[in-house]
Amino acid sequence: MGSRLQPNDWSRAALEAIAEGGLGAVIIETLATRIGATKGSFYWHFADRAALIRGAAVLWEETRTSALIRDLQQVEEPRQRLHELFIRAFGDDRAGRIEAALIMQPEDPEVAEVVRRVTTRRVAFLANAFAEIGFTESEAQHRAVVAYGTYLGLFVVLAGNPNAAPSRGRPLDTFVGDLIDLLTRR
Amino acid sequence: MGSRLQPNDWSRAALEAIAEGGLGAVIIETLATRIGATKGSFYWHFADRAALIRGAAVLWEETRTSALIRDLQQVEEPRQRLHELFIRAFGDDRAGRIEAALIMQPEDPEVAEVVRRVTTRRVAFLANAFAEIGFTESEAQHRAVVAYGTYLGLFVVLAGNPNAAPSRGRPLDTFVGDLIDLLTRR
DNA sequence: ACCTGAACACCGTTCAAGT
DNA sequence: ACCTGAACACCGTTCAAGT
Repeated sequence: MGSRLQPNDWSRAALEAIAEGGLGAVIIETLATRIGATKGSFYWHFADRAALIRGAAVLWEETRTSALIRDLQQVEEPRQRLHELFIRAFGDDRAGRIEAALIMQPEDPEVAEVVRRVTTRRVAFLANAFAEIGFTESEAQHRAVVAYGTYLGLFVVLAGNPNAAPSRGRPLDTFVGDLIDLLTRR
Repeated sequence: MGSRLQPNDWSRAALEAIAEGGLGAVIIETLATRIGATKGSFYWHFADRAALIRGAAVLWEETRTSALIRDLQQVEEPRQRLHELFIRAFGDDRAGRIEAALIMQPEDPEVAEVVRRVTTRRVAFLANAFAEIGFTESEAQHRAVVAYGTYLGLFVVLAGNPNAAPSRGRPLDTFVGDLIDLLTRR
């Protein structure tokens, strides 16, 4: 029953595996068993394993950048927009693991291309918020780069140090508030 | 001639491979050929490939954290110390590629342990500088976490976007100066 | 104590043969 | 058009045999 498998089924399964165990967990035979197919069938839909990971990366771009930005554009007040962005960014562990795995792999040039696109769009989104708050274009750009860098880097700090900043007693909300204060100080 | 191969020879070769092509470039047979040994010999010195990568990680900890902190402790003035730290941090491409590869791999628990140690020491070093500048303990800690996060995240921004912040016309020195201004603003 | 080379295991990839 | 299962390649790992 149900229609045949689509490439998206494979990409989704790959993204799930990445969330659970990083890129190393993307094992074609394991995914095949999980979605009820065979290794051989995989190669009808994809050129190779790298193409599957690219598929997962594009899926990730859609959900964690395109859709996220669409949602947050609704929030008028720029500080409030940044606040909700950071809450959503730091609040989702599963998403965080995917970010870490995909962003830090410049191995495949096409995944690097997706990452570059995501980076550009996210930094532009941040710069826009800073500009609305009242910073000049170049100040806004600089702070956006620092803010995004901070976001990415915090994964590492938090991953290795579960009792680091946000959880060290104070709730995520307070941590994000402090962070935005620091980033928007003149 | 020369004495036999030491485990450190393997670790050094692995670190070199990581700098050139990331963790995926750590191929035992390739390293063996490069240092004039065989695959089989490798397994006399190391339990497995993961142990080799741990060896490389420990080597990296010594040169890029222990030795670095020792050097920079000499610089009395804390702002100056931060400045030199960032210059050295962002100025070395080879080192940057190693950082990216090792830090973002929570796969192996022992590498994760080294990364945790490195993170703790680096954040403490930064917090100390901020405290000397005159921030309270908790302010200094918070800014240290943000600063280190920024450092890590900038690799990604810069890797994907060669014409991003530092190279966008202005020299590294100016970029670092601006960054420190932002991080030390009250 | 340390090394070699052959063997095996795992998993990515290909492909002839099926429906 | 899509899938299967067997075959092969690559590389990590083991191990009996050497020095």
